[in-house]
Amino acid sequence: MDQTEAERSSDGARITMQDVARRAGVSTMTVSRALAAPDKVAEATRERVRTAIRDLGYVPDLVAGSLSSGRSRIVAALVSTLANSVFAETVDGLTAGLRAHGYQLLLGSTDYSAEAEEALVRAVLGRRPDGLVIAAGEHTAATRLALERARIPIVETWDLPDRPLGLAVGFSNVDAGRAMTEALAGWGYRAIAFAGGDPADSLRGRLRRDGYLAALRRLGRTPIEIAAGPGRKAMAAGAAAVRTLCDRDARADALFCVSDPVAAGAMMECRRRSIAVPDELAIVGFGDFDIAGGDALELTTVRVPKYEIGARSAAILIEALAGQPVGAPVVDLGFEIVRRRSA
Amino acid sequence: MDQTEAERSSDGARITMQDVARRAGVSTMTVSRALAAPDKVAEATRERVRTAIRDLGYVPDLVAGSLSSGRSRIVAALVSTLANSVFAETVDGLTAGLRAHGYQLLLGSTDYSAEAEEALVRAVLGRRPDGLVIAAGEHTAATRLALERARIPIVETWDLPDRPLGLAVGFSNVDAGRAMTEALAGWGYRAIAFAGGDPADSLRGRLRRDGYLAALRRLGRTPIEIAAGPGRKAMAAGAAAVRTLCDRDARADALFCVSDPVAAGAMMECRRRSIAVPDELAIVGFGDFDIAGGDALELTTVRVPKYEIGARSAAILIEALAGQPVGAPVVDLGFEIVRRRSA
DNA sequence: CGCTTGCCTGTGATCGCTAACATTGGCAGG
DNA sequence: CCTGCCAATGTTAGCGATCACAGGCAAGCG
Repeated sequence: MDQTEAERSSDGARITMQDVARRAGVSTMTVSRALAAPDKVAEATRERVRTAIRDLGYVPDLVAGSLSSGRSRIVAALVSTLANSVFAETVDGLTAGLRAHGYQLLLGSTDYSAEAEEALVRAVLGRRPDGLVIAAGEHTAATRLALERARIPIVETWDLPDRPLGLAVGFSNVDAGRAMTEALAGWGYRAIAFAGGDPADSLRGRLRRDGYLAALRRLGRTPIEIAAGPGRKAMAAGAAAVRTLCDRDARADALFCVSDPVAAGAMMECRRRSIAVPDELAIVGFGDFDIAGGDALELTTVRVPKYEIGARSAAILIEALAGQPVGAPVVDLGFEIVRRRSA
Repeated sequence: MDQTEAERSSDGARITMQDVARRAGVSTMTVSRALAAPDKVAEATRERVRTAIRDLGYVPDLVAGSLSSGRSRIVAALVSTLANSVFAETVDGLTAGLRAHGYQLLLGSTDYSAEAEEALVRAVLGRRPDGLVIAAGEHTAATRLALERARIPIVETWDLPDRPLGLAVGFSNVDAGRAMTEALAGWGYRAIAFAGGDPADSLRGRLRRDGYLAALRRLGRTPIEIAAGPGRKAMAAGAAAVRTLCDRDARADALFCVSDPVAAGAMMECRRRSIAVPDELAIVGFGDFDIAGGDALELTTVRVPKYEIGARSAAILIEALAGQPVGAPVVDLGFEIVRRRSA
């Protein structure tokens, strides 16, 4: 037995385009058009449809729409973690850029594990996203294959890969590492040490270290590397680095830390040991996190366009999805050395 | 003309369950079962299906699956922003908890705008998520209605609402504000000021202020409120608060800031003006952000279970989705006052 | 020996929407 | 008056999976 729309809306049944169409006295196709291409529907009809939608509280089922049209209007993003705010701003930039064009973000975090990434990639691709944003890094062969098979635009971020999967938005971590090292040299520091970037560390950290090494090689100086251990306990690692530096008789006059939290830890250890910064030891970080800017630290650092990376990724992806030939597949957003009191 | 599976995989066509079924010599239903309920398929068959899947690189289309089954295995999360790391950890906790159960996260950010939220809610509900997590706060009537209509479990986080939409995981901002105020009193501070929590500020900030006011009322003391302005420029607001405090002749001996960044700004202003902390002025914050812990600030603050909120939200949601009667619909995770040097 | 029982598998019929094509009617131009 | 075209709407056939319901076949039992 047939129910009226009013009845249906009061019981559990979900309201479909059918219901709207019936109420507006048109076919479902017209409703669909009124929603997706309003200019192809006569003014009066459109109005009737709109009213019906409002009256019924109809919410289009985008899952069904996606299946039917083959476009999901979803973009997936894969990051290692949102904590410590490295990617958080980028993701913010992404959602903002996507929302404006009716896309939504499916977020996956890998927790720094390559196998987790592999599983996640498969799961995420199963949602048939129209595009995908991924923090550049090492991917397993299976991951690369799966991504290629998906045949959707892919944006790698936060570095400019040698062998891009497709598009890329970021900056060169190597160049940035080199530039900061050269800047330190330019400011007169002679013995420049580097903390972090161990093999076990993130790819980006290693790249920064590579830049550091390249710069020193060019300057004909001897690198002073200090292992710091990866991840979580970054501030502790920075403190440890300063201790190591004191223990070794190698006496550096500048310490380039792989990231701001490490640098913050280093600065605190200096304060504890009454090492004057920057007079006895200059300290610089990387990333320009919130902590760096405050007067508490006045940390010299490399500012990277975190939010912009997300926003531009969204933009370039949307271009690609619109079928426009993308201008430059690899966008270098650069970086900026910000000199504050610590160096 | 019929193509073999091998050919199909080399041209553009997408590999479907059909292809797998054909190759394994079974029906699609068996493939579906081998994936979703392996124990209902004979060992040998299951193995053949598994091989076919691997050979073809088949990735199940979860969009089609969702439409068909009515379950999307997607949970949506709505936050105001990921920046300044308030929600970032919570979202991390969420993804971690969800991933373990095969759910994925659709992320929306509202940018603090109620209308944006309204639009976002409709868009997100169109994806037919199985559940939804939302940062508690004020919602427009339309939003509430849409959420109720969706008939899916909803978890509000970061506060315990009076009139919950369904489930809730968080802590009481009012209680936390009161507790910190009472703690300050207990430590011997007489004139306790509060910075932030203006009407224009976030709901949570206002609730903390309410707690502060309630505590002072109970203690029979006069509140000293300092407007701080909402949002972005939190550190600047903190600095301004200290200035205001100096200008007024009301002399407070403690300043309770609505959030850690505000407190950090306040501490820096004190340092600039050579106001001894905590001897001349105690300063406390809220949230236990990264900046608070470091030796640079040694900020006394209220620690809230950011990651846990996400993790528990995931857990409770999954329970609800499994059809289990949820134990307690409102989970109070509490908070903890962390005393460091600043008070 | 026939009939139940239970395991494994297959057969349509959807799920709610959109692409592609078909249809209608009105109006301009010859 | 007929043709042709365009604008507005409708019709049909899927998209790729899952659900509910059958069947088939072996073993078990009286």
